[in-house]
Amino acid sequence: MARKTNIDPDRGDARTRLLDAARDIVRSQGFAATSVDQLCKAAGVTKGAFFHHFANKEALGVAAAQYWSETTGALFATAPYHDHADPLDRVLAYVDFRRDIIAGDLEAFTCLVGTMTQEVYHAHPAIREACAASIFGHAATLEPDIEAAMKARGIKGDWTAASLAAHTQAVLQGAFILAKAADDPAVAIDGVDHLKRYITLLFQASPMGGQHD
Amino acid sequence: MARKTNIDPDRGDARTRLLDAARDIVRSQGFAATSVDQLCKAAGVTKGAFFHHFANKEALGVAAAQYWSETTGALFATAPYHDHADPLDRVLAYVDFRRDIIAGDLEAFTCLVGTMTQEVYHAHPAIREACAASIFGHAATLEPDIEAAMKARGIKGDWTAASLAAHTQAVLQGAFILAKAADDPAVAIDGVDHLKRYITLLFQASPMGGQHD
DNA sequence: CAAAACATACCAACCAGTCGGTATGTTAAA
DNA sequence: TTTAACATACCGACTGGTTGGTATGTTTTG
Repeated sequence: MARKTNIDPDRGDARTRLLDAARDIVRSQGFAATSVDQLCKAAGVTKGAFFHHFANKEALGVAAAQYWSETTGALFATAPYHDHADPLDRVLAYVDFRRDIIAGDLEAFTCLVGTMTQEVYHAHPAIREACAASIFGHAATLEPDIEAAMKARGIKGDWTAASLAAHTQAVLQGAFILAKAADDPAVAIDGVDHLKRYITLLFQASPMGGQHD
Repeated sequence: MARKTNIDPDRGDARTRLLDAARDIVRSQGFAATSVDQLCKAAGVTKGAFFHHFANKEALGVAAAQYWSETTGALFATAPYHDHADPLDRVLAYVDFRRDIIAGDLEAFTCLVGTMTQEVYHAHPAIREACAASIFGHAATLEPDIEAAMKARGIKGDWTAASLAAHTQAVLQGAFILAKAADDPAVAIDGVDHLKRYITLLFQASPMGGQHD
């Protein structure tokens, strides 16, 4: 199992290398604009290997989303923002952590599953579902801390921990889009700063605060 | 000028119909996955007409972004949210207006230029620039009201009117992505509600409020 | 040796873009 | 006012290259 390629050994097995290539190329070009040949070339693998591991291009998209979930999941699980005593501090430290990641090329810090969802949500429901699982699964890891922070401060706004957790991801995704449009990572950092300010204000407000309408 | 097509008359000239088709199809399939033939078929136009009006597919993308700017610009310019005496009310009414638009199919209310940017920012800088002009141009229409609201309430946070205006667009774009992932417009509405809450809190806070770090 | 993991060769469909031609004005000189 | 010259708008067959996918052969591993 996990045999190495003739073309380009010493870089792991074909499947992993194809998924790595997909992560990088799809992030900068999108899913539809990325051809199977291009992926094979980048991974140093032939088409035979590609269709041995993936039934079709859509299946690679699904696998890439899952691979993204696993790798980023591991990154966030071991990140230092969990090491705060206060739950609100953990949430704010998460936002800071996301802020610190934003640097260098856009392809390096933007979100694969956000990019793919936007593009293929209609044509490839299977990929859409895998992306949704990745996004909302990651958001769910924030929920306990948000919930605990609400309880600790007696916050009872017209919003839920799940909704705020999802919103953090929405702000990040939107910040990435604007950064791509402006071709400037600083725009993304601006968005994260607004997010941190929002969370801070939410938990500064009176226990019943943050309501409107 | 503006001659009608043989294939499908009584629907305006070929150029406009191609741009209408691009708006609808690209929103649901993305730019790369949309073929010229598909656009021609949907517009009731032949390839000859397509390449008469657009030098290449990229040029259509640029024109589609500009067309989007013009049509949505007219929509927002005549929208009723401008009819409030207080500038902050105008800003909040804008957010309400954006909220009300979210209904029905995702392809009907999501943003063409946000979708395109995400996909082609690297491969087609010309389209990226046209999308950026659309997004930040629209954001700029909010700036005077935000600025006036800040002045009226003596708000001096560590953020600018331009940055908050941009952030409104980031939240909307991100909300659209999550709605696509979840295949549920309600997710987008949640995001807009958080945005309104944020703006409300920003202007409720003490004059020097909303600072952190 | 059996089966998984690759490589090679190939195909039909589709792709963006081209090109020669037609239909319908518009302009302006005779 | 006729008409020649020119411009714009559009048509549709065609092309060279690319696409996702397949069929089959070879190599490695357990």
